[in-house]
Amino acid sequence: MNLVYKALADPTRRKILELLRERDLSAGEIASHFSLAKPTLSGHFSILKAADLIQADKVGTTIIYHLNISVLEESLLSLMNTFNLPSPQSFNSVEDVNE
Amino acid sequence: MNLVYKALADPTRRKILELLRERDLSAGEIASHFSLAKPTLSGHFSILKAADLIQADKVGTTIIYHLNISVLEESLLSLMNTFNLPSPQSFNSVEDVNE
DNA sequence: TTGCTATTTTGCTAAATACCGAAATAGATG
DNA sequence: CATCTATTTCGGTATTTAGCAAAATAGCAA
Repeated sequence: MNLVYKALADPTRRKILELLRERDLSAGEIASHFSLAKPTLSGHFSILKAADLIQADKVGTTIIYHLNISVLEESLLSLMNTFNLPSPQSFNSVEDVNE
Repeated sequence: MNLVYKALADPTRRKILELLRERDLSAGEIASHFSLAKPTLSGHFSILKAADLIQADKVGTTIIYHLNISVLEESLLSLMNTFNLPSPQSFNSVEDVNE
């Protein structure tokens, strides 16, 4: 989990995830949204991959990145649970709350 | 918001927040849960304070730290919204979903 | 094969981070 | 006042991080 939280701590990486939430994008398409060198972005991709937040698929000479939305969702819910904060899960069983 | 996400990226700081979720604690009480030097913990407190995640109240010679649970909650919900992930807010108006 | 395009890997800096011990601060107490 | 306790601030080091340009890789196409 720590890799995920570390990955989310950087604004550039959060922006990358936001872009990928809309649709899959190639490394170059993602890079075009930033004024950072491509190797720099490539480094961010590695970090996001290591955290399992994104997935890479090579199509010919381009690499298409895809957001692992479930990993992101589970990580954030797990963090909410850590702090006993209300999350969709909290609504699972009203009975538990009342007894 | 970035200060919050940066603050949450460190495991020691997340642990501090978890401890404070149970009850308010003095700097020394918190320190007793870690094998880190007090100046190191004090540095973590500053970072959490700068992110407005905790609050410090001086009582005599001791400092009592208190978790700002609402700030933590709003930050995490805001992150979930950023990625269009389901959160309690999503349930606010079923009408919006249906029209 | 040669060359073109997309991307990563390498090698390098500068800045940020986490840590520590020693010194400083501040409130309470004899 | 002198001292004790709780905590922070200071000064320093080691590690990690984010950035870049240049070189390497890999697939495609002429």
